[in-house]
Amino acid sequence: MAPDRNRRRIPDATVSRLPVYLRILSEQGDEGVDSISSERLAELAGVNAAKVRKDLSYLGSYGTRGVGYEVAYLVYQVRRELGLTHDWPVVIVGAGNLGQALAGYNGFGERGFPVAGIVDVDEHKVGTVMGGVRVRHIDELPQIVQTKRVNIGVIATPGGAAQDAADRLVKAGVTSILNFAPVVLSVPHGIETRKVDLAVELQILSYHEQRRSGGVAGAAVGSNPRTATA
Amino acid sequence: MAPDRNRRRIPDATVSRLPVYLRILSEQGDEGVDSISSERLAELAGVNAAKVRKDLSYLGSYGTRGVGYEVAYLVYQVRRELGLTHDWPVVIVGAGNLGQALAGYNGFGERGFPVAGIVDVDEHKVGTVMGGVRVRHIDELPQIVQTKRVNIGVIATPGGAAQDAADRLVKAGVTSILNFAPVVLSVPHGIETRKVDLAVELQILSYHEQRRSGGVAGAAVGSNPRTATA
DNA sequence: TGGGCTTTGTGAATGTGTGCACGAGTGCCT
DNA sequence: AGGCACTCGTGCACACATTCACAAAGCCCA
Repeated sequence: MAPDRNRRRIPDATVSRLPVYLRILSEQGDEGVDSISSERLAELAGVNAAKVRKDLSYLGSYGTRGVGYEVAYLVYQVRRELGLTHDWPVVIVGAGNLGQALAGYNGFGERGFPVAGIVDVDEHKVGTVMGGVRVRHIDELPQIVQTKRVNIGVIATPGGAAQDAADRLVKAGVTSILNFAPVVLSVPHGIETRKVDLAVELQILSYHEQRRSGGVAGAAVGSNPRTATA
Repeated sequence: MAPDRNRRRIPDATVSRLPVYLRILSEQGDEGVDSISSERLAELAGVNAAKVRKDLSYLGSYGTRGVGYEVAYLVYQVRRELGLTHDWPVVIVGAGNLGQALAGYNGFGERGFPVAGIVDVDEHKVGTVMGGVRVRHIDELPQIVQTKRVNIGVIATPGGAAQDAADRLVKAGVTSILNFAPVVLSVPHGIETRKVDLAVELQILSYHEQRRSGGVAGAAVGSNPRTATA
């Protein structure tokens, strides 16, 4: 069974849901639940049951018809697929507000992403301690990445410094980047990046709010001479 | 032309890209650029030019063939569509690490989302000042939402408190929620929610890292192939 | 043992998003 | 004025994602 399941590519949409299933399954496991149906898991994850089954089917046939999925076993399989069988130390670039918060957020370490280091360009911040980690100078980045075997970098700098941070991370040997700066990074092929932009999220909510409250009824859109452009 | 553009539903994928275009367009405007082609905008946004044109076409025909888009005018149109013609005050629930960072993040106010208030259950935190905003008790939530006309709430609590925070926000009259807690919220129909889960993002990166480093090669994962990546 | 109940796994249908390719305008130059 | 170079707007085909619906497979009990 599970013959060449390894090389199987899992759809992006599924990959982004697996962590959610994993958290729920872990919680259920902690509460003593041994077995769970796709129906129940779907309910807890806020999705459709068929989607859960299809998602899980990409990992292999780990369910039992008529019964459901064995929680502990499924947790193991999802963790394995996500590469969570060992820790992935991360390095944070930028010791400002956000960098501090991230360093102090225990959820990282608990979920297998210990903070291997936090760096900043600002000499004044170097040496201070955040979330149990001492801030070091950004020039030490390569050394941290090498000695701590870091593959994942987190950019928590202002927008203007983000591209430089990315360049330094890549040069130091990092191959995945989580970017909190509101900038589109340009990185070499093969480097994985993900972006989290708080302002974008709020603007999407704004769109829905605006739509809710009477639509775009704005300023007489029917005719559209470029009158008052400002 | 543009007859009932108002009621036109814009695809989700497009809505999530509009803020990115908007930021780039604003920057270009500040740099004195008057006109921009879909090609150039696409390059700056890291997407395909056809996609840019299709996205913008949902707003209306605001380009000029052979020339491009007038930056100032397009900025105005995108802002209007996103409902950014006026500010949307937000209230933050949870004055921990993340809440602090969010309150202190100027990007919010600058982009039209001033922090109308930040609340917490912990009496010890009440009264302290974060990012220029005084922390108030969570029981004051309804009053803040009412007096400041807040439509958007941000949940920055630990997972265990998130659902309660959501319930309180909804009861207070908030209709959109940005959730940073690693929990699936259950809210009444009609309430818009978006979730940002840092751990999920890292786990997605982990998946790609794991895949990069020799696939799911089964048990022997201990070895971490970081040889000479430089 | 066999029948009934439950739940998985997945083909097929539907819906959503992407990218190409090209017609249709627009401005510029001769 | 006419032709040319450029860029938008969009129809179409393809790819990806979601959902339905049902046969296959397992458990339990008489």
